[in-house]
Parts: sequence; structure tokens; C-alpha cells
Amino acid sequence: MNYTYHMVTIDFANEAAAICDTLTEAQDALSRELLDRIAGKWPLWVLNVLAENGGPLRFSRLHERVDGISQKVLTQTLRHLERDGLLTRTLYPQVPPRVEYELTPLGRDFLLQVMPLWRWVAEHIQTFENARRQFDQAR
Amino acid sequence: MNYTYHMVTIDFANEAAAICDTLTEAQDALSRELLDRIAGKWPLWVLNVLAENGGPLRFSRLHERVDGISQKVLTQTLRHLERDGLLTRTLYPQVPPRVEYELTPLGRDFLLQVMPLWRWVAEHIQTFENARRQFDQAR
DNA sequence: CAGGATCCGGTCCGATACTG
DNA sequence: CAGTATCGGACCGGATCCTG
Repeated sequence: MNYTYHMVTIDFANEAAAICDTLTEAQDALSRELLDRIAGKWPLWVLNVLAENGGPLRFSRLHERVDGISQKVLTQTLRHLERDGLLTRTLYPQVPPRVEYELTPLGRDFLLQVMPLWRWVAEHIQTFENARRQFDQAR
Repeated sequence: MNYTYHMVTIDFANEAAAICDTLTEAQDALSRELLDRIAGKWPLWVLNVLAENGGPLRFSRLHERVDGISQKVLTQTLRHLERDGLLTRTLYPQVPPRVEYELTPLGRDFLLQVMPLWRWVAEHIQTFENARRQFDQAR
């Protein structure tokens, strides 16, 4: 029992140390920005819509499906995700112009990696709500 | 080949839809805040130090090991993590006062869930750097 | 020792107006 | 249609000073 506890603890230490050691300071900052993509309100939502759709989507269709986002923030979000290589932006020079966004393989991989964590948090949401309620009442 | 692609796509849709459907709007916001804990600069670092240590740590020891954090932000970070039930705060009413912070089982679980994603991002950091470089040069 | 109070500069966001 | 440009307000982290 105690043994198991210590094993888990030591695993953490090794794992975290191993990850930190392989990264330069710049890379560490970059990895934090990438993790930030899943915390922000919109990026994960946008990626999900594209994944659900299963193919390219125009700006306006995206704007419809990501409810509540302003067009400015949607543009920013798409630029960030494009810069990180998670989706592609294709401009068709027509009048009126047409622009299509599509998930890259890296973007799909990213979603695959995020899902388990998201699912875990969703499954334990009650536990977290209880913890907060208890903390807030203790004031 | 194409078949596999569609399977993966459909898996995403199902997965994401399933998660979203089970959450109220408030719970959705809460889950985003929790994911935010791993994106912020300090929370994951603090949890890691506690995990590495394997036992309770005083405020000042924590402050030493989380290099660069201000005492104000460390206090804020610890309050948030305590509120979310990821660590405990124990005050020993002495003079001078002593306060110890320790990971909860939920906190350890949380770290366990986050590690795979963190590792994946670290492993693909080069890919992301290349994507950014390419994007930035295309301007 | 641990952390509350305060001020301050940077960032993010929505709203609005305009354009190829 | 799909943006860019701009402005004002809200929020957040950092540094500094103070206290039971």
C-alpha cells in the first residue's frame, strides 16, 4: 500500500524531470503555449467542429457552428492554429473570395491526445464541484 | 486508407459530442478552468514539485523550488489548487506560523492524466517549431 | 513565516467601421 | 465573403510595501 504510493510518486518525479530536461527554455515556453490551446475557450471547440465535419469548412460555416465567438476572435484563433500546424487555410481567389479551413494530421493527432484528459475531467466533474463547494463554504 | 481516415474522424465526432452532451454549461466552464491549470505557467510546476517531494512542503520550501514565481502568485496558485481539491493546506498555529501543502490523491490522479499529453507535446516540439517557422517565413 | 494590500503595465476582448 | 484597423474596458501577473 505504502509501497505503491511511493512508486507512483517516484514515477511522477522521473517523468517530469525527464520531460523538463529534454526541453530548452524556448521549447518549454512553446509547449506551454500549445497546452494553452486546449485551455482557451475557443481553440478546442474550433478543432472539434472541423473534426466533426470531417472535411474542409468555410469561414462562415465555422462562425455559425462555434456559437458565441466574434469574427475577430475566430480569425485570431484560426491564425494561431494554422501557425501551430494544426489546421490549413486555403484561399480560393474568386469574387467573392472563398476560404476553407481543414484539420491537418497533426491537428487530428493533437485532438486524439487531448481527448483522454478531457474525458477524465468530464468524468470527475462532480468531484471537482464538491471540492469547490466545500472550500467555498469553509469561509 | 480512406476508410481508416473516416473512422478516426467519426471517432472524434462521437467522442466530443458525448463529452459535450453530458456537461451543463456551468460544468463546461469548470472543466475549461481545470484544463487551464495545466496551461498556466505555475500550477503544473507547483504540483510537480509536490509530487517530486513525495510529502508535505512548507510555503518557503515551495517558493524556493518554483523558481521565478512571486510570493503573491504562488499564494494565488496554491489557493486555486486547494479550491479544486488538488492539494491540501494545513496551518499549524505556532509562532512563527507554519503552513504545509500536500498533494491529494485527486491531485496525483490529475498529474497522471496530464503526463501523457505533456509527453506527447514534448516529443513533437520539433514539429511545432518547424510549423511556426514555415508560417512566419511565408509572410 | 506566510501572505494581505496596492499600484501598474501588458494583454485580451467586444464593438464598430471599413475594404478587396 | 472574409477579413483588417482601431478604440475602450476588463482582467492578470509582477513588484513593492506592510502585518499577525
